[in-house]
Amino acid sequence: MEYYREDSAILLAVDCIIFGFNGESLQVLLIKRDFEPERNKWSLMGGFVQPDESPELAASRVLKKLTGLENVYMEQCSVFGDPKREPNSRVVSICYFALIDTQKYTHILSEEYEAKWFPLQNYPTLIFDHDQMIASAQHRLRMKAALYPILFELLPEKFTIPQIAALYEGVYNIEFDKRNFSRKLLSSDLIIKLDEKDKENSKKGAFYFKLNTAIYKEKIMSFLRYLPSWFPEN
Amino acid sequence: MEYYREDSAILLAVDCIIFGFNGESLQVLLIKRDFEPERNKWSLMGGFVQPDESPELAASRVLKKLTGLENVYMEQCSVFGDPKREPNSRVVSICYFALIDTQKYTHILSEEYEAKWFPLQNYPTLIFDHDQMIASAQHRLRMKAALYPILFELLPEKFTIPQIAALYEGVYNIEFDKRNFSRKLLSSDLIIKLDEKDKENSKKGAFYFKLNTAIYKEKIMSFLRYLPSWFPEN
DNA sequence: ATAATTAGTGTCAAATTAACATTTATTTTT
DNA sequence: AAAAATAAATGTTAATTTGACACTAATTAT
Repeated sequence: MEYYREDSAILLAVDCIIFGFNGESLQVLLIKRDFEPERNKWSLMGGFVQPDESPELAASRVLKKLTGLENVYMEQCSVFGDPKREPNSRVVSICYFALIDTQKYTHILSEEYEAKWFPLQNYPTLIFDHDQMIASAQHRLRMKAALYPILFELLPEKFTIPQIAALYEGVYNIEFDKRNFSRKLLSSDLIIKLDEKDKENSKKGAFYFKLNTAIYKEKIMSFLRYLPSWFPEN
Repeated sequence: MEYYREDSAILLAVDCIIFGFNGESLQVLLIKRDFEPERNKWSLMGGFVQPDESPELAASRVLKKLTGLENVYMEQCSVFGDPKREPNSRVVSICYFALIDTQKYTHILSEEYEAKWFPLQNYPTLIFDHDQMIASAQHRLRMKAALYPILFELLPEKFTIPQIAALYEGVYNIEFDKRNFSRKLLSSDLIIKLDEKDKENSKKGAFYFKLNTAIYKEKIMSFLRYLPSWFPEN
């Protein structure tokens, strides 16, 4: 096979950027490596793509191994493949970001690893190019969340409007007028009001809402400035 | 090195989805393969990532080999890695989309390949999963172009407003009111009017414009429905 | 000179946004 | 038990943007 001549082997890995939201700030789940190289330093959770599995499957496997969770929102983001990115071998890593509802994350299975949530604003120095991976995933998350309502993946089934507001503020690192935010959100029909109230976080209590999944599906939330705002039609 | 045990080799490739705009419709550049497997079928231009090069470099190299162009707008998009995506070996391919100004593409170097532009609406069946690659790149292009003014990369230095309008219409496959489009575009300060007119395409002639590169840089063009429209500040 | 063609500007009502004020439900304090 | 404190939720309004439509302008072909 002429075609495949002289092409040398490259190891292929996946790394997972696991985002969570604790009600205050956006968090990222990191592990302390218990193996060489770079033992005892913080890093993303990763693993090698096996001969019989797709990169997506590898990423899900890695995520499950760490968190015990399946059917999590995951999305491929950038590939890091600089020949010198790892000192001892040529590893090309495909990054995935996962959005998880931290209430479902119980840290049972991960006794095996030393895993810890860190705020995205302030996490330790990571091995190799993992910092860049997080930065790139964060950029991707912002971009995607500007067009699609994926941030709801970070919230539990029932959530309050102040919670969503705090989440958006955390992701984009800005503050905005909660009154206008609330009005926009409600007018989208994306969320459905429940009778129950969350009394944990305030005296008055905030009504719980749930997602309107019919509208949620692939709904684009923002529109190109140069496109009419009716695009795309739902 | 315990760490890297039992991880088997996977071939790593890149494939380029090369977009161009001919003034009417969005086009994609395909080649007729002159090698096995799948000789004489249409496909994307691709190549293997070499031991000493990054995937980005591989993609640029492949693009240059086909088009002779360098310093082209290129962006990583999705990775295709299904174990069975190629019949004879395990190849994981990283896709890149390139936006090229077709006026710069002269097809000199590519005598070596049989390359041809096809409209994105109607191109031949491609080998392997290359159709999916194009679909995915198109989706990515739409998403990115909804937030950033990257479509200007497809136009020559000087362009007219009717050209930009046709381009946006081609990318999103819709028609819209040219008067409102023009008003929005002009109010953005993204383009600067020149004295010269393009007389090729109409009797009256349309004024040429050039990009305002200062404003172009990373300008976000659309805003999250749930974010105030002043975000992000430039 | 006139028609044809497409570029470019103009109008205006309706919808949306940004900025700001008030009311409501509940708990804590006095 | 009344008052203060807290945070949620709803309300107000002027300014801006949008969408839909009409018109004028520049040029070429007839």
